[in-house]
Amino acid sequence: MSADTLPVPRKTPVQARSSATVEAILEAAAHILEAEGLEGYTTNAIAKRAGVSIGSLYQYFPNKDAVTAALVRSDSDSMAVRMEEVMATHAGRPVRDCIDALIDVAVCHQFDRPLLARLIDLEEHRLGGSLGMEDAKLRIVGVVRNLLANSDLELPFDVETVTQDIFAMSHGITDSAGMSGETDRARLNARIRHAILSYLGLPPS
Amino acid sequence: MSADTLPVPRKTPVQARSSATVEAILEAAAHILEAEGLEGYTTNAIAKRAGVSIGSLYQYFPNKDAVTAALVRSDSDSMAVRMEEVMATHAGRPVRDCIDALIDVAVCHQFDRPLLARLIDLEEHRLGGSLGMEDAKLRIVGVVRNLLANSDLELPFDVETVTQDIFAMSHGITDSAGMSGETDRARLNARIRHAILSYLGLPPS
DNA sequence: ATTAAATATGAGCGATAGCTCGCATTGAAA
DNA sequence: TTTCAATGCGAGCTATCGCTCATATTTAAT
Repeated sequence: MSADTLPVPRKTPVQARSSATVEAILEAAAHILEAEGLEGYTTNAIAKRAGVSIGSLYQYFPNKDAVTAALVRSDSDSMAVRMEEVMATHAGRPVRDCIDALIDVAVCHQFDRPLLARLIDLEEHRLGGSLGMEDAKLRIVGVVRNLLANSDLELPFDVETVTQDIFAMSHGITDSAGMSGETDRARLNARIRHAILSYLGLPPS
Repeated sequence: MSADTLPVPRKTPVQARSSATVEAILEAAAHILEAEGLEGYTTNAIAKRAGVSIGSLYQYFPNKDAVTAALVRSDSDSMAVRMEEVMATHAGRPVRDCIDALIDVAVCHQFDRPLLARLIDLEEHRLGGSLGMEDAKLRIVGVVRNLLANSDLELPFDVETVTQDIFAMSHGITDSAGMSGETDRARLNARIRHAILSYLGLPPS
């Protein structure tokens, strides 16, 4: 009932050490993807970096794509969690404040590891809809949609489109900046903020 | 004096048929990258699709990266040419008109082949500065920078940053739209137009 | 027609990737 | 302590990829 690429372990860990193994594998996968790119992203390298044998890796993941899928899922989940936290913290405050906070989360998430974010995104698309990570994505989009819908903004397009574009712009600018070696995060924040607030027709504070 | 990854053919074609071979190889490379992704992007596959033997491929390209580099270069060049043409055509007209025309070029270039554009971009970064395509990129950026500098707009940041962000936003939105199956190009155009004009502080027409 | 350079060919080599499988070790229940 | 499932191990199999090279064919100049 579940596709091979689903991040469902071949064996579900029941003891503590095996959970640690799975954690180590995902951590290693992220590190290698970031440090070596797709070129060095091999299952053997992942296992080595994780301090685990390849055999162990394949006891919990049916194939390489499953590792990647689990990585993507983990990444999306943490993003969703942080965004929901932020929205809970900022409940009742002005829209602009909420947007600022969300931008912080997004920038924080991508800026420190631009290559990782970029490659995760690529792999995410390559694996297509065969992932079980629609959850997280829907939660993330839902946060923004809620924020926009509950505001009295006059959106230039429908809520779905605006949400999508906001993420796309933010993504594009962050990628571009990260790739060209930008080191000033506050400045990057300002640029994204300007892009989004302008798009929404909000007067710059 | 030239790196291995330079799109400089190992042998420069002197007869007509060899030029055709090189053309066919680049065409095939683009097609495979688009249709199969990085997974199916192998030199053997490229040669097969081009109706050419691998031996022939390696007579004109020292290695696989050189093929990719040539592809990237060709892509950037055509983009630069079209943008310069557009600017020549629209000389003296209002800034907004020029921007509209440039957006058309960019969208046209990416929208029909989003996956190809995306992967070309990725490979471009992977190959880093070892490419001889700074030419084209500088020309493209130069067009926009000129347009902005010669206008009386009050830019939110310096010209370089604004130029970079405009491309990044356009890129991001197009990617996002293309990946989520958007088919309405006019609509995509409107979205990008809105994003850019807002960013520049130009009142929507 | 002759000849030499240009071009084309594709079997196959070396390297490496994903992945398997038989066996060793560890942990917890009895 | 015994026992067996859970977990860990890593040499090595198979497939494929980038690429070479000895050879064949085509073109253009004489």
